[in-house]
Amino acid sequence: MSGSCFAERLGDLVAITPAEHSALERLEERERPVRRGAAIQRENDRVGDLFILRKGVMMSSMLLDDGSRQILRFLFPGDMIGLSSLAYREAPETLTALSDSVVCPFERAMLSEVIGVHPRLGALMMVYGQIERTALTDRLAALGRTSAKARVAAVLIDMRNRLRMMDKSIGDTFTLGLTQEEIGDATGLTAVHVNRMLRQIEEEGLIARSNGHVTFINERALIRAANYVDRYEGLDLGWLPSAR
Amino acid sequence: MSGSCFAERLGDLVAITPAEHSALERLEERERPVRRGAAIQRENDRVGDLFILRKGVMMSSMLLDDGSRQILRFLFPGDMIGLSSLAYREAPETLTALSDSVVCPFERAMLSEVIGVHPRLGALMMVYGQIERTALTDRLAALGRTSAKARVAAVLIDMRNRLRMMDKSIGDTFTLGLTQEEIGDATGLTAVHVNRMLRQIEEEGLIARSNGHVTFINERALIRAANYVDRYEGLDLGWLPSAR
DNA sequence: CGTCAAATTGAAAATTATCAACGAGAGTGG
DNA sequence: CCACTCTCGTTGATAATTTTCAATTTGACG
Repeated sequence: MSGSCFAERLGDLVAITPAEHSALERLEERERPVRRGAAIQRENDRVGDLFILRKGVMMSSMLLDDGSRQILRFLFPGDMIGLSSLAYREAPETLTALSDSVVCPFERAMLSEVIGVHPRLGALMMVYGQIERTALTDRLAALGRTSAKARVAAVLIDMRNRLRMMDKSIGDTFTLGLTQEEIGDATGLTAVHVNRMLRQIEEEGLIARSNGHVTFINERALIRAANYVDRYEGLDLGWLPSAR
Repeated sequence: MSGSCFAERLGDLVAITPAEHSALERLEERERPVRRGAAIQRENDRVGDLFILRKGVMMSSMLLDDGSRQILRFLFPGDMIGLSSLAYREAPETLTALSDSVVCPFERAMLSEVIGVHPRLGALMMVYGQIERTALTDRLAALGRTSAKARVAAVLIDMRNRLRMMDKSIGDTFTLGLTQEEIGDATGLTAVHVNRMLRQIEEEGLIARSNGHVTFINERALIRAANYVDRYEGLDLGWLPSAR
């Protein structure tokens, strides 16, 4: 074993030196499989390791006390997850596998070791944190100010784009891998209404569906309907100190 | 001038060495007043400096293309703001003063300098970032899964708690400093509905209102109505390397 | 074939938005 | 000091969106 998912992710942002790369590899020395449906961290449990997701799709969610669930974020290979362990004694969020997955657990102290030796990686992780933050604020604005249809469309686009990042062969057709209830928990809607919105989006000719697969028929219109902003253009990391 | 708002904030989390403290002070060497209503960063404008808010209350918001606005976060003294400049060429969010304020602008490169000399501060800023992130996810869950009344109540509680952090003399009565339209933009509601929810919360005996002041009459019930979770208990930074 | 989760549909109810109007208070210029 | 204007808060009536409830239907799988 030699690669580092997380280093690859950061490497998409800026050039990584071999020394930095091998420091990041230390975060992925251990591997742990997670079966579909299983949780590696549960809300209110004492926090433990952080993780790097190596394989599969997972989600981060919170339960409200009326029993409803809010999905905060879908997680893909190369994501560093469970970072809330850095600040809290008990986890504020649950981390669950949506498909059979593999995570690499590592201790919190390992992170400060890495930053201690390679401060530039600390700065880079702050950048990574801001990208994550902006994804959250986009979702916040979507929940607060866009229609049910737009929110459902946004989930479709976001899922396709992120799946494509890990598998370049994905084009306009992909496997969503979410139940309508899960889409509802991500968008703040009921499963019933998600169903109606999907149907409406389909009837308008923006997508086609067949047994779990979604095909974008009119991507431009879908993006418009979703109010979608692509944050992956427009990155600028020129201020980072150059690699040494 | 000698203090550092941001160092004070971090100092609430963990002990800061004098050397670290003076490094943080460099981030607050310049001061700039901002009048109520003025913006120090506008969505889609080329990003510039980062800021530390020294005085006043500000907000971070996004505009949607139908003209509606989502307030992402209220900002208080000691907050480091505009961090999205670390990752993007154009700002994803607007930063506006809600009251006459004072900010300390500093360059992005300054941040990597500080982290380079004091890696432990880099780790500490990641912790700070996770606290911010959790505040956002709590709001996300509130928008997605709680009633209008709960969301309005949550704004009241959050505002009171954060105002009290900068002014210990604040008890159950405080000046909200927000219009009902602003509360609506924060909660994803219309100003009209915010008005009705405030009235309802008042009629139920949870709060009292008089010209801009709010008084908590039954805080326990208000917290229950809001689904409020206090994240300031439960912090744990034991994993950080000790100060040297 | 039987079972179970997930998807689908219709009808009714609840929540929230929209529209339209009015009132109170703060500042402004004459 | 007095209109005048403007923003903000308030209220009622109505409309739109979304949820809830209650069945079915479909598809995967043992």
